[in-house]
Amino acid sequence: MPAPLLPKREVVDRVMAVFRERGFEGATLARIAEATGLGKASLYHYFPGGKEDMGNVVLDVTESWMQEHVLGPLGEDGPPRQRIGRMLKSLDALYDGGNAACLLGTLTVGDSRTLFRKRLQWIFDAWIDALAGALRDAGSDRRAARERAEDTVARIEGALILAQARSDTGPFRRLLRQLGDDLVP
Amino acid sequence: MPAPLLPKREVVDRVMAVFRERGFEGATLARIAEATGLGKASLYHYFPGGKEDMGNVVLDVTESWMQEHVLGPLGEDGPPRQRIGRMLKSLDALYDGGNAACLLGTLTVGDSRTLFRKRLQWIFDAWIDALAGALRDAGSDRRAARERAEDTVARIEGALILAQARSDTGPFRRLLRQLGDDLVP
DNA sequence: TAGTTTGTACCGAACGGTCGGTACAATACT
DNA sequence: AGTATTGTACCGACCGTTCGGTACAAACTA
Repeated sequence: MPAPLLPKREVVDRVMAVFRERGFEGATLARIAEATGLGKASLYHYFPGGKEDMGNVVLDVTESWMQEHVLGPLGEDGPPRQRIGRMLKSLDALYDGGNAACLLGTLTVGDSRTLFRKRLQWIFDAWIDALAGALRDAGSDRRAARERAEDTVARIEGALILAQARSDTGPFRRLLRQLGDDLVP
Repeated sequence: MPAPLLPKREVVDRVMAVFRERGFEGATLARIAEATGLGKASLYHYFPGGKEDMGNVVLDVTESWMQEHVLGPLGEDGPPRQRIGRMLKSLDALYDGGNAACLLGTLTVGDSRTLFRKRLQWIFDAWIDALAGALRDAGSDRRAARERAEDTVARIEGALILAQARSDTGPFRRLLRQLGDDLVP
């Protein structure tokens, strides 16, 4: 059997890139085919369930990325400040310093919101829960920790929206820089 | 000339509602026709330039809404606290307490971002500028005022994304409630 | 070891359907 | 009557998807 031109992981990454910059509905198979170098028909080998399948696989990758770079570090033992710092550094890389859109954000607009509702909710909830846990370890009471966690995730998502809309990554980069001190003084 | 079944203003509102909840690409002419109760031909009577025209008219309405409820109040004389409070109250109504998505946010994902890039940028910039002005009047120095304005807009947009993704308007409502005190203590 | 089979990777072409958009005759109002 | 408004039929382009294959390397057979 022939070796694939691209390992599946690479194909998934390219599909994800298209979703992130065009949204789910804007990511047509023609564009995905172009981005991956595969024919439209070949995409059905990698993703037998079609476009929805692509969305789910991309969300799989996102979930495990979150597990490794966000939920994991936040849940460890050790100084909360350092755990949060690790999360922030990973987010900076993931979003390319604010140049890349958030996949979760793009999926929450349009029909894809209803299509992936459960999974989006789960990922955001897990993120907020983990962050709230670290803030509680840093001394916040339960309620304040949760509120600050929600607010922090909102600020990050909003800064990414703003970066896209205004072609200005400044607010996002500043936010990541300040968040360490802000959250755990 | 016969009175139109719906005044144009009402048609525009309904088109805007579809854009807000389905995104620009997800807002198909069929759905817009259904939402307005008009046939496709009639839509081209109201919007001779087609879908892009609809987007621009909806952005016209958004701009004048911003002028009346955000830029105007923020630019007035009077206590900054009160000016900001007025903006927050209007935003709460516009976004239906967090239940409705942000039009600007949905337009920044997908092809509509490039299509309306200039106008989106202008609206966000104007919003941030006006808010920074009020914060300066409240005593912040130039730099801090601008940074807090950017962060505030990001928090609002992010809270709306979160509300959509998690079906939870809590963080948005709390944000609006707290923002008055946070910004002008 | 030569030949056959099998299974994966891939693709061109075409499917039915829907997209945004147009032409035009009928309708409804002044 | 004359004109603003609208329903219907239609268009080409593109949508996501499927079909019928080809290329090729590993596995199996003789």
